[in-house]
Amino acid sequence: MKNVSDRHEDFFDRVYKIVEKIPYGKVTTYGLIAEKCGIKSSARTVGWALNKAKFSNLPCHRVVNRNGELTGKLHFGQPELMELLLKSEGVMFIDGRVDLSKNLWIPRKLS
DNA sequence: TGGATGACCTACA
DNA sequence: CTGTAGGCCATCC
Repeated sequence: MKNVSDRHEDFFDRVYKIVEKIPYGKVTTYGLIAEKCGIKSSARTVGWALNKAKFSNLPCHRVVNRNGELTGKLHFGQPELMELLLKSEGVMFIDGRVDLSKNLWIPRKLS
């Protein structure tokens, strides 16, 4: 069996691998990532992983909640940064939220 | 070991 | 729309 540290690396690694693959100009959701990680019942933990990864080079600004709201913007240092980055990538906003119907990217399941 | 925390989700009033 | 409530799971202390 795996050690706790191994499990933690493994879990974070899954989230990283998915977030890392989010294409330019697209966004995905915590729940979707969680689902592809096999922990669909806990999208929260995905946010936790991103919290640890916010100092990494991951495009965590492309991860929004199920409603298309930028719930994690407060963790970017500057609240407006997240929306700015997305807009600069061509992501369309509707009433302060991401237009998921046009910009949603569904990650592929990890093998 | 167990409670508290969290960048969530769903359901309901 | 807002607020409340429950659940889910990894991590922290």
